Amino acid sequence: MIRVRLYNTRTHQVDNFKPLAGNEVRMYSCGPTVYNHAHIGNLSSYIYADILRRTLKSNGYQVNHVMNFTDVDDKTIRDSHQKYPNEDPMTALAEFTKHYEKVFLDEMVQVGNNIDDITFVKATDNIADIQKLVCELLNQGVAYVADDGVYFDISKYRQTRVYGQLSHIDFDATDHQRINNDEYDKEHVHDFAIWKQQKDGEPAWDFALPDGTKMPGRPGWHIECSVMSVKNLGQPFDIHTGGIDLIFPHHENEIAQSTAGDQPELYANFFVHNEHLLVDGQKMSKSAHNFYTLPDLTDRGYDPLDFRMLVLQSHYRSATNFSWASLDAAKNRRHHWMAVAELRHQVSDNPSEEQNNQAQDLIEQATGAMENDLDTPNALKYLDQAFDLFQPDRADLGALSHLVEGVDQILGMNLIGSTPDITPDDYKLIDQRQQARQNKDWATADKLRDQLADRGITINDGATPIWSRA
RNA sequence: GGCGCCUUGGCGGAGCAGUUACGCAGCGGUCUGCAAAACCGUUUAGGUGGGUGCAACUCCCACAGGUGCCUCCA
Repeated sequence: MIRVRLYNTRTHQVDNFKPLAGNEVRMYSCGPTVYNHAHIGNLSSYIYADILRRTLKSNGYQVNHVMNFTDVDDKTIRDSHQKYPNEDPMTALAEFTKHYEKVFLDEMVQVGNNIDDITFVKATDNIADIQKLVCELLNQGVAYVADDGVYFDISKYRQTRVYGQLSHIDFDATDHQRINNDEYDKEHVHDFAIWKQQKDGEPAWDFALPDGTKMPGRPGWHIECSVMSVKNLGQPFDIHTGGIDLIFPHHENEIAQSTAGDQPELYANFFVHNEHLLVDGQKMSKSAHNFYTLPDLTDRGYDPLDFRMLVLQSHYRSATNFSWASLDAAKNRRHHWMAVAELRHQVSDNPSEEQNNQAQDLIEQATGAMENDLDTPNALKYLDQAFDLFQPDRADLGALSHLVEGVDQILGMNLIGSTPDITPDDYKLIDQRQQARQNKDWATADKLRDQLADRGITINDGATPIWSRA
């Protein structure tokens, strides 16, 4: 049953997906560095990872999804010291990152990602295993000790393996001028730190090199992911996800670390990378100060799920420009879906085999679109059509419920959660307003309409009034 | 300098060599005490120049513009 097709950065084409072993899909996503709010570009990456997992699950696979927190690096150290200048560095780091882990998980939930289906792991919980791999790489001669740390030796690695498989980097043609090498004590420009020796005031873990030399310090960035993915998923595993910017050097380096020496040749079978969310046509980045966070959006009255809709409106492999106008479009589309979903609380059932079949058909087409390299724009099209089937006077409520559940399952739009029934009190106001209207007491009717609006409820007058939150 | 990607209507955004994408906005209408919503209908496309096809938005080439990675980065 091979139905899922995915663009694989390893092969540079859309491939049929099949788990390496049995029915289980082992998937690793590069998670956030927890030193601040994620920006909405970061979040979009995790939304795509979430719908990939949903698609695999709805296709009948069991998915073991692991995501890491990078909770020790230059920025977390710098900012934790700033926040807790009087704490010892290790305590400051732990306190500081704990806070932003919580912020991150909270925002993940807000944008509709199912964190219960993800196993989260932290770099600082895996120091011993990281040190073990550092030692193995040293013992096998593909790493070397320098004054400020341990480095991976790419030229050694290249004697037996290919470096740069994903990015198809022409190693020898790369312009070395661009890289200022003075700062580090590495032998070749592409070599990268796998262990960084402690500097003054930095948190550090004890570490003895294979020859017994003490080198307290902390792990390099790339090696965390190598260790945490393989430790939790085995090697090779099925899918590695991340933003397109991680292809080089992060993922190339992960591959190198995990396939060096006598390790297996294959690290991860599929690499799935998402394109960036842009602002004014340019990459959103913290250094360029052109990013938005989720609170920036909610402060303006948008629901985090409006943002999810915006993300889903474009394919994960095309760069999307973020703008308030397109967020409005996404919001309106979502509100339309909500208004239809809300019919299930307030109209009488009109069983219809035809409607049932049509809805089922469209749900299957949407699922099919998702299985075709996560074609969310087309999936949304089919779901739009499905919602258009239902009108107040002709709604098969079973079919409608099925659709609403399907949307939540496939896209994680949390339609059920965001469209509960209104309260008996609300209904009473609606009845009173109907009464007033029948008496042509427009002043009272309008006042009641305002009261309902204050509760976030809009009344659509027709033969029978239909309420909605849109 | 090296390796890539993109260019569709007012905005966002797909597929496809010949038949309506879709959403949002706009416009017209139905409904309505009014408003909104909902519903029905509808206008605006495919960077430029070549080429191959009976036929190109869709394939090929060139050019222009934009943009990403090559350094931490989703």
